[in-house]
Amino acid sequence: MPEIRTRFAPSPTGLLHIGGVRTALFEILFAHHHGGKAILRIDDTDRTRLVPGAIQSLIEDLSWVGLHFDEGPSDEEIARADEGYQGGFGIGGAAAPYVQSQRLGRYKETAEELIRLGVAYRCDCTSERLEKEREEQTARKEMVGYSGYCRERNVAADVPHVVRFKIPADRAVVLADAVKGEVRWDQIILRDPVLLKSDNFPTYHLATVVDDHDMRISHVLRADEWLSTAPLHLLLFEALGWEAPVFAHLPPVLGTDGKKLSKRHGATFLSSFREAGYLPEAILNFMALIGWSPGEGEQQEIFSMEELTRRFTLDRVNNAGGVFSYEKLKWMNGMYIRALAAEDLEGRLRPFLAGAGLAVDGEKLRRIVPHIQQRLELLPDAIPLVQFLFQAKIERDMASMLKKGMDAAKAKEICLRAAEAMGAMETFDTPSIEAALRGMGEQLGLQAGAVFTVVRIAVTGQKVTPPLFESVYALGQKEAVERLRETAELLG
RNA sequence: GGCGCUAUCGUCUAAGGGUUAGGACAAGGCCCUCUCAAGGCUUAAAUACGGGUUCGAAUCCCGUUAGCGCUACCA
Repeated sequence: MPEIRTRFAPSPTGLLHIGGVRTALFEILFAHHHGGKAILRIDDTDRTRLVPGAIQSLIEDLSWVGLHFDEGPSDEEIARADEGYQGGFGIGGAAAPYVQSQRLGRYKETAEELIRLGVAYRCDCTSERLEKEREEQTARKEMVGYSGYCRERNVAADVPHVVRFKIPADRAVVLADAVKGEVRWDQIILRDPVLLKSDNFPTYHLATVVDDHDMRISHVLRADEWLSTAPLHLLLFEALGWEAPVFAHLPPVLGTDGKKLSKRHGATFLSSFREAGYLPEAILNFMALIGWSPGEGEQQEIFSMEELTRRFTLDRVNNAGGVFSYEKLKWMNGMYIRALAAEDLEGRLRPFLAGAGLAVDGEKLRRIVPHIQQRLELLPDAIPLVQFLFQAKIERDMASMLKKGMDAAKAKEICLRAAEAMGAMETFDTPSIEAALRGMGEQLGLQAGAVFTVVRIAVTGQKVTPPLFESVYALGQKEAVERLRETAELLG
């Protein structure tokens, strides 16, 4: 059996979209499930939309999220295509180059071949002429598209021109799509599409067919939106005498309004999810479940990449589009955060804490992390929970302290006594703190909860915090006593 | 307009002719509890509509409706 080879071919026109992440994920899962290879190809054929630095950010994002390809552009190729490239993400492979702007010769010669075969022709129609044609067609309520004016004109090779494919009339095309099943077109409605642009760059249609053939791609997994142009690609493979790969058109990832997920639905760039404090593992797990499911009554939701790879098959890919739910992603992110080793979580938290301007003390952080772990959905959720540890001065929510029958005099007494008890401790640890605080409640004839609330706000400033005894312990004996005394003074 | 794709709780989905239509997120309730969480238990919530085929349809077929995609020298 020939090797299973898939490819992900993003355009460097901006940041990596979360929908692209899903496509790339499926490419990798499918290839690796079958012991094959996933290839990364850079589709930079649109010179007008090219964004400098986009390749760099694309592969950086891919790498961050944990999507690793078996073949792809080398450092040299990327550097040639993207001036700002810093290096370090090159992959390489036998089918190099993997950057389409570096494969121009192949597209050009294939276009010539197509002309020789009589299925393509040169066209020198100006954009004005095309524009006028379109206007007239619209006015006559006809189908809009190129009339085929240059089909028989034998436009010379030495004038500026494009190369167009001659769409055959009355040709039925059948696609055996691995996801959609058999899709049939009784006639192809496309109107002589451009294959090679006047700047000598190919359009997607030509480039993808040439490269998928050259790179021996066995399965093309791509977004649903390509389904309409699949007949063109099939015809191209046929005309060239090449065997077409298996196509699998993936259901779209939608926003809440049922339209393709875009900016107005919220964050859509992978980098925004990274900045918002999502974990790569959670993102991958979640994206796998939009448009794919393990089936067979499976009730598990959390899957590692290994499990996904083992279980992923195309026949479990759904036909219908799926709405991207930020809520569920958040829940899943929380699940992943809770499953992290404490040291791991510490490391992931640091950039966010530093970003919030907190001067993090490693020891304090180490003490508190296990206690905030089940309180986080997103990494930055930690900031309000731990900030009291790293601030020299805290603001106290006195209004919340003096609620429910608690008055200033009583609160002051609690603070004084607590300060005394804390200060007197020989071993300052969580059980001792708890014992002291609980004992105090009894002595004063107060509910433990009432005492805790006063101490909580006195020590942390906030009414919502990690568990009290652990928080006091994490802060340290000296600072805890100081903060209790400070509060007592504040209370008159 | 044309061509194509799609249709199960609000959302992601399971059920591949026979199930009380299952699970998860979100929502509500209860338990646990030092705040907030986490966790456990629990409630509500769906086969778009109409025809067939069949002893029997969420499931197969046809139609309707609705949504989406494509219809560029963009991908």
